[in-house]
Amino acid sequence: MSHTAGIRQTQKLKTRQALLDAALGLLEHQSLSSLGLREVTRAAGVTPTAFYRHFDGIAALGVALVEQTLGSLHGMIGAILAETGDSEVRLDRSVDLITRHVREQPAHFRFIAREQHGGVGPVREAIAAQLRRFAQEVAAALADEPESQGWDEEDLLMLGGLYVDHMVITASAMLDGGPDGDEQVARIARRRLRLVTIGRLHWLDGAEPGAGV
Amino acid sequence: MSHTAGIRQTQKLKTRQALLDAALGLLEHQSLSSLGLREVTRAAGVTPTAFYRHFDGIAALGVALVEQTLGSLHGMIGAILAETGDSEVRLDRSVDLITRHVREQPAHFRFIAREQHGGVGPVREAIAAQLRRFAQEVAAALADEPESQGWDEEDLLMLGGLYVDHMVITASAMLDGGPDGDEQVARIARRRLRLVTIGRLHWLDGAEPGAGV
DNA sequence: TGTACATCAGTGAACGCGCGTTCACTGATGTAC
DNA sequence: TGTACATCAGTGAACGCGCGTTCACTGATGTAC
Repeated sequence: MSHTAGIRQTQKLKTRQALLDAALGLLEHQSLSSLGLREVTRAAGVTPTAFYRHFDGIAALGVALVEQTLGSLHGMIGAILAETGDSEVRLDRSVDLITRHVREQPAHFRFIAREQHGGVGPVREAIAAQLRRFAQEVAAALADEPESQGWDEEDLLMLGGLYVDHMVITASAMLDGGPDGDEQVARIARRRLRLVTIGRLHWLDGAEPGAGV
Repeated sequence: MSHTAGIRQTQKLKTRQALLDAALGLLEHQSLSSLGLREVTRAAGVTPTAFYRHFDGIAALGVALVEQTLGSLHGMIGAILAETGDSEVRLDRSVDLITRHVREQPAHFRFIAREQHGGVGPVREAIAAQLRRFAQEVAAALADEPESQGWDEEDLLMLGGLYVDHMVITASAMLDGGPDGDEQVARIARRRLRLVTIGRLHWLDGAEPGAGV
């Protein structure tokens, strides 16, 4: 009845993780479709054949990497949106949070940005599915706010998607710019968010007669 | 004194273009870093060694492809912004224009979206430089509009960048969605643009005391 | 215009190399009794 | 607890293949006189 791990399974998971970690490291300077199976196993310290005990091929490893990378970020959305207070302050904190995460786990963000439109179909689809989930989570959180009164579901999803796409763009820009450019990127990201927020507040102006400016 | 082409140079340019075209075709289903030199020459109908008469390697071909692909789009910006009339109508036309271009030259847009964050440094940099130019062109065009009164240069560039990034996202979404999804993607793109436009109109509200809502 | 030489875009053979995948294997871990 | 057998994660040798790059070459185009 022992549901404890078992030495064999524990070791297997450790090797699997070593493969994922090795791949993520290598992907900092190349894209998935040029990543070699032997290259990964070499970096992970196992023989090439051991790879097949864990993944069908590089594409399958890529999909697993997407799940792991974006899975670890689902909490982040909540953290950002649970912030209370002045919208200007929340906006600043959101940008700070992204900056911090990007600097803490640059490889993860780089991987997602790179493979979002990369050459490996299954990986593209996995990323798209995850980002759609993020957009839905944001939309659901936005729906609870008083500013969203009168918004229909499609528009909320549109806005959620806009925020998510903007996050990805901001993260990419930080990675491209290097640490020194962070403050500059953050400045522009804050202004863009502010513009969107202003648009949001006036979205229904004129839609309901008598409710406009 | 003949400055006419010369048979040799004409033929050389033709081969060069055949290499670029072949590469662009192959890049529809893979990324540049996994594209083989022999693969390209095979598709172009020349021997592998001929490649070196034109490019140092695949990366150099990629950079040339960026110049050619984005160079051909510089006119598009002008076309969009020269539109006159109601902002709602202009917005619809902009989205239509993107849709049409994406469907006419899907390979070009796919290439840019894919390599914008791809694994080949020089190509990433070339794309970034071109997109920066686009953002500047848009900002310059926006500056001439009456709605931009009171905007400083940095904010105009921020807005220009926002429009350009949005265009890239829209193009990518259309390519990912296939022709059937065009109208759905266009709907959302229009709403996002509308939101940004509304934000733009109210950007200075409250910045100048007495000028707000 | 005609001739003799220079240039150079594209050829074809050859190379060494790392790749993905196969296969039979080993030996530690797991299981049944 | 001890024993006998089954499982299976990781090994190591081997394979055929396409790759990027080199080199000496060919023959059409260009140039000088």
